[in-house]
Amino acid sequence: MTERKPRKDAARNKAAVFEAADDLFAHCESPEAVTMADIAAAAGVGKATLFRAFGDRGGLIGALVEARLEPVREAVETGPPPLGPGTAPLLRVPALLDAILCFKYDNRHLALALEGSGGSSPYRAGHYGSWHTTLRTLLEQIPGLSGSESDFTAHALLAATRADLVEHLAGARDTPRERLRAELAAFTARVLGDRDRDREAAGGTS
Amino acid sequence: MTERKPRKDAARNKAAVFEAADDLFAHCESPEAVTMADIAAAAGVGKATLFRAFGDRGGLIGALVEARLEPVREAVETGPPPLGPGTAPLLRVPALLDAILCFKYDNRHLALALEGSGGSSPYRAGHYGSWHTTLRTLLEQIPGLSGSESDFTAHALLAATRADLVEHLAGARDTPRERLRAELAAFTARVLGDRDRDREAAGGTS
DNA sequence: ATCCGAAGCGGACCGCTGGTCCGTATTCTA
DNA sequence: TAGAATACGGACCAGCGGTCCGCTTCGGAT
Repeated sequence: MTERKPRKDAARNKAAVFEAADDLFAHCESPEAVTMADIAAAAGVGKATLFRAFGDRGGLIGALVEARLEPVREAVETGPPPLGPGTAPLLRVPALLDAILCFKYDNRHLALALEGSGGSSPYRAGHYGSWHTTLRTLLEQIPGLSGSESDFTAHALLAATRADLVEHLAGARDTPRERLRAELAAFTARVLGDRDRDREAAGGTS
Repeated sequence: MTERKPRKDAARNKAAVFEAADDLFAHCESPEAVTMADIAAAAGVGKATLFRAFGDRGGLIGALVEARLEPVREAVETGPPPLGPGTAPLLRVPALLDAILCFKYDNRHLALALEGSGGSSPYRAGHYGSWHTTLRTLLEQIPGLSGSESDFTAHALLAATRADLVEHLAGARDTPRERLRAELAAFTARVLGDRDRDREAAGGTS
């Protein structure tokens, strides 16, 4: 219950590790190429400090992602529309997916490192369950989607924002950010059964 | 051009390795828990034989998956409708996705091992590009989907059949095979803009 | 049947990784 | 300022993917 306040140096080291890891993942070729020893050296701490603070490699990456993800989560939980609560599901679902996509695009290195961290599937990572629940709940409020469908639909929509897919499109194939967003938005609209969009797509050739 | 015929023992060993690997991946907890040494021992061969025959771990898993995948590929390339060519895209796309889903469901262990093999993203695996091209080509023939959309749509649809998602639903959450198929089919129908399905889903609550 | 070159074999071996241990240095409390 | 609790760090370990090289086995030619 009584939380011991962490020592100063511990906090400072933790921050240094975060910064060093973020930097290394951002500049190195593959996430696998960044070793724990590298991070420790870059942060100017001993290797054991990493493991004491974060448990294991997955824990470190997870904590890092969680930290960078917090603004997004907050914007979703207590923010203005269309991301925040109180928005019509038909508007909020696309907004949510767009936010996730943008995060994964802007933090590709981290998201990629997380999803590829060891053998544990990304579906057991804490935040995935959270996104899924939020999304499923929203989908259930949309008429025309049966309840049992919304669970799978939420998974499928989230799968369209998988980090390695984003990396494949953005990194290897140079798809611009805005275009990716537009395509995900169009896809989402299709799934949600947006008739206007159908008509527009059938009409314009652009 | 002139292919040297492989020696008998080489062929036999290769087959033994396939069988042993398949078995190990099927019965072990996580794909990462199966080491090359394990496979070699189970097949009754030396470790070097594995690497000589398949290059590296990824090569072995890739070859294994490719072998198991061949019937499916053949059914798609030269088979009867609705999977084979000459089927209306609106019918063939769901059939294709269903076939992929079934394969990944029935060979979860292998598909999981492949997608999680090392750091190389599954998007560089040979067959992914093949599926994607087929799917995109089909989507382009469906009116109401602009050409630029079909590329991303193909990716997104394939993402709904990712091995770890299938494993999450089928393995951890015990979703039955037929139900998964039905859900993917419903999702696909939505993406393809099936109006009948929309109406049905809006009407019935089941 | 025999012989011989070559293709194949296997297990000892290597480099490197994630992860641990324990003597030492630092920080908080009184 | 003294003492105990906490954190540090680099040497250390086990296990992995992958390689090497002396030996075995195959198969075509005689």
